[in-house]
Amino acid sequence: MTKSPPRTRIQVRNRAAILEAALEVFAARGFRGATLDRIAQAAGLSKPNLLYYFRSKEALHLAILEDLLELWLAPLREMDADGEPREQILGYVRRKLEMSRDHPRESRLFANEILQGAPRARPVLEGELKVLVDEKAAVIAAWSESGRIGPVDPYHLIFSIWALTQHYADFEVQVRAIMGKTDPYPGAEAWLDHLFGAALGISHKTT
Amino acid sequence: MTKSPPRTRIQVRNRAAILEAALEVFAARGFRGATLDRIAQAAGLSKPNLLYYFRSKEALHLAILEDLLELWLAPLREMDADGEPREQILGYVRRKLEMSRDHPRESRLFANEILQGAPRARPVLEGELKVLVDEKAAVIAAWSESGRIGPVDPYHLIFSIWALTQHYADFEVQVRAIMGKTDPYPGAEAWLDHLFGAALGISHKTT
DNA sequence: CATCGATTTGACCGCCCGGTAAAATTCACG
DNA sequence: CGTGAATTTTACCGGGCGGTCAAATCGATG
Repeated sequence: MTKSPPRTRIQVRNRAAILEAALEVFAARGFRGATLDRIAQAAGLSKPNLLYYFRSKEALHLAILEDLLELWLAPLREMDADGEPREQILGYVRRKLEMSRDHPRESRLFANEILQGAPRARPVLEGELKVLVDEKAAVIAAWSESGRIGPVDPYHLIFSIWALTQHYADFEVQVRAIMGKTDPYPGAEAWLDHLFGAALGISHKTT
Repeated sequence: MTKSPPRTRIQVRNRAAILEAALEVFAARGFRGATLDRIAQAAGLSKPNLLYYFRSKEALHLAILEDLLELWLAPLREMDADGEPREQILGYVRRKLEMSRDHPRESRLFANEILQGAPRARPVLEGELKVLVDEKAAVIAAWSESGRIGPVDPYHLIFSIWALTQHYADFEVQVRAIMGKTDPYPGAEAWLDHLFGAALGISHKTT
């Protein structure tokens, strides 16, 4: 699974530059819309030079997916079964929203991949992602059954968090078209806090 | 704005077949990923024949966007300022979820377009969509200020509804990867009802 | 500074794509 | 059933794409 580590410092530098450039281009244009020429140019290399580091467009895309997976799953991973339930869930919401704000390209890369039917990421979805979600859903279900939070459907709760937070990254142009230049994230954070707080049966500020 | 109506019945039939095929292909592969050959084949025509009806790929895509716009906005349009606020908002949620269930291709078509930065749809977003959203946000804000629903941010409320309902269509493969063969929609409807009901300050069933 | 592997380049290939042109065919109508 | 317009087909073009290859260049090591 783990790659044989690139030895030379040139390899380290160029691989990093390529992955960064590929993230930019794949996120903005999707797999089919991205071209190796464009990625190579963004990385400051020629196309054959890029192919010296990654054997094909597909291999490059797979490398990115693997490279980003842990970053992507981290916010959910951090949810602690031994923590205070409401705090843990709202903390997850907050971290995931920060992920959209600070890593919108990564969000759009995954969004593109999944929208197209996840032709390359499906194994990851059905494997690592499903395992993690099943585990955390069980945690949430236990919290719910013990009455520490209200009755919730853990899977749909998790989908909700994904949908809401990623929306601000994936559909940013639409949000901006409607909100103008206003930064949506402060309002989004307050709203998501309110929304999930209420849904979990919280006692929150009422006007 | 309105098209000069295609006169002959052949035109009517073929234009419809092309739009249907193009919806299928654009939704599944995005604008760049779609090819005229594939669309033509799905419509049962040759590529030059398709180009006899639509002057270019771009023109075809624009025609679809225009064709689908009213369908797409209808659920929000139906929200009635004179209705009972909670009922109106939850009704909107329900209609929008039904839209995802019954028209997932349309949802993915728009998702693709917006993800890529809405190069063709931006005028619509900043025009017709923004006007409609501003109008309905004002209605919701009035409801909120009059105390008929709890304090909400109308824009983020609307974004939430879009994000949550469209998620089930746009990221269907991911939902299925995690939920397996279970139909997600019944659970989604119950959950969204609970979620928004709670956020609006509803008195709902508690176990 | 010589050597040999690592890296980079330029030239190229076959394929597919969006689009065009013009001939061929089909269709509606008198 | 003939005729002119509407429709469809065949052949094609220029460009861009992913990918290959062999030659050139670079760079670490002794």
